[in-house]
Amino acid sequence: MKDRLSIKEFSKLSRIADSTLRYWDKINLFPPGIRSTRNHYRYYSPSQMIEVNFITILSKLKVPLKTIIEMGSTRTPEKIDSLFAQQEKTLDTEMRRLIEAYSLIHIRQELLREGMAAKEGAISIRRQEEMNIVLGRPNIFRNGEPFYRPFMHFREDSDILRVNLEFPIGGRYTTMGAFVENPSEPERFFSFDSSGATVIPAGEYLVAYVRGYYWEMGKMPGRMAAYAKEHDLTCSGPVYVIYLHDEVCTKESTQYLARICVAIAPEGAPDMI
Amino acid sequence: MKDRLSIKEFSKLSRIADSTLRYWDKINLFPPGIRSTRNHYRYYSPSQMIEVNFITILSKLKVPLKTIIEMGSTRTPEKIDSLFAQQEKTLDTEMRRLIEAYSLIHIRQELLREGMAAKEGAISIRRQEEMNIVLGRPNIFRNGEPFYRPFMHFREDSDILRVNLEFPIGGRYTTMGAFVENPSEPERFFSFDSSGATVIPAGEYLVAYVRGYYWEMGKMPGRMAAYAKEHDLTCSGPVYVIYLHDEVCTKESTQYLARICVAIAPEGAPDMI
DNA sequence: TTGCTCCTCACGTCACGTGAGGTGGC
DNA sequence: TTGCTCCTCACGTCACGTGAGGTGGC
Repeated sequence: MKDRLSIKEFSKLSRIADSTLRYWDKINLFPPGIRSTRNHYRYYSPSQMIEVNFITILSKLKVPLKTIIEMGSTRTPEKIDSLFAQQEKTLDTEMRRLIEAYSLIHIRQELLREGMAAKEGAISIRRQEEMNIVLGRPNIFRNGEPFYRPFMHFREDSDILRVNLEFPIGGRYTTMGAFVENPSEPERFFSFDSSGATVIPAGEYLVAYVRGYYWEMGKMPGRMAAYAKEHDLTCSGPVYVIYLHDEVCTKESTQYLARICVAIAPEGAPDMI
Repeated sequence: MKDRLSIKEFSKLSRIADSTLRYWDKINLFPPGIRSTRNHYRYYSPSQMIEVNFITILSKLKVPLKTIIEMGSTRTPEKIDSLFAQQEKTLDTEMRRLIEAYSLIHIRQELLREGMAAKEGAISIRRQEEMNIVLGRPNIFRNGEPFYRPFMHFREDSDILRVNLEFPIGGRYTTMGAFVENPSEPERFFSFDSSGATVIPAGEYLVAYVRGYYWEMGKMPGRMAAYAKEHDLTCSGPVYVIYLHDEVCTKESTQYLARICVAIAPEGAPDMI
């Protein structure tokens, strides 16, 4: 073991880039033990290989270099202990963000793939598993206005409702009748958040896929009603429209894709269409 | 709902800082729908409140803005699906780093606190729980040299051994006799990594705390041997020295603090001291 | 003289935030 | 005229990485 290491030697042994060592020197975080007066070469002592652990470890914990510099000369076990405790909270915040990102990816991927496999315009009867959503307050549409204002109200409510606005969006209509009559005006909006409090129960559903911008349903409401009548189905409960493909996966709003679904009453209950 | 929103209005509704909106405009990521020719004011359309989701969501997933710009005009469900899959891997890497940071904090805090409560110089008999470590290869000390060169070899081995060099460091001596004779030359180094393959078994241990730089034991080895003799104890197996306080928590190397421990044979086995 | 390591200094990165100095419409 | 919102432009942040141009010792 040499008693002094050049910057490259020290860099190799410590696995710290030489540019990093120069930077740490520059900001007075970790100067080399010796500086040649001739050519200004930096030389590190072997014991600095151990000293530098203080820095690498704290920076692995994402402690800012500024804080590391401040701790440098005055660190004590007590101070480091409380720094660790504090840093753990910072990591907790990051962890929550990461977990949110994961759930965003997973939910979106699931809907994305359902949309990729779906046949536009198809109507069918299918079993659906339970789903959780966060339901907004009732919308108020002033005569014939587009959905933007009510939608902004829904977004503004997100503080109170604890809605994460990054989840896919859906709309709920009170009944099949309301859906047929006024498909561009869902009674409530909802967020497709699997941690939501409102449950869409599992069961048999009449399901259809429709392409188009938000709440532009074309002839689908009428077709669904006709299909139900033809097959002697009773639609019970609200109609849910959930956007599988939206602005996240296409620029063309005409290419948005929604799943429309409404529960089918198992027996011959009074027709609600 | 106005048909055009000023930058401040848009900023409030979307919860995106106005400086961010200006930046996104500057890099051609998200220009406003309208630019006043008079005073260059930016005006956004209500539909842009929905458009912007594409950006906020991808940036929450830590997709670089450059990539978002590239995807902007050509995004399709397929492309976004594979972007998500790819981004999940990036998140996985971050997650692994986070988890490592947590374990670093927890291990270090535990040792730190043990050291804060310990009485320097005290010798006692105590039960110790099982511990896991990653053991290095045998050290080779050339006559009387300091520990730096063998220690660097240990560090170089870390690639193969999969040692995380940020964990606290320890030294192992083959027997109590070897420890007493040559306390400055542990037979092997180890890393205090709880996922390590080598197990220090639970049981009764002779435990002592000593202050000083790495492997500077002062009179402690002799004192421990005397203590064992006095109390008629048989030290069995290797001696472990683990540093509770090191360069991470103090600048003064004289203030480093180690726990020395050696198993005590339960019955009157032949004395190994 | 050539090759090597090292040096300094300036600039780039990434996604903004901040602040100075100025303008248009009420 | 005053206050308000908005503008542009330059610079700062954070922890380096990169590259140009130059030096000392073999």
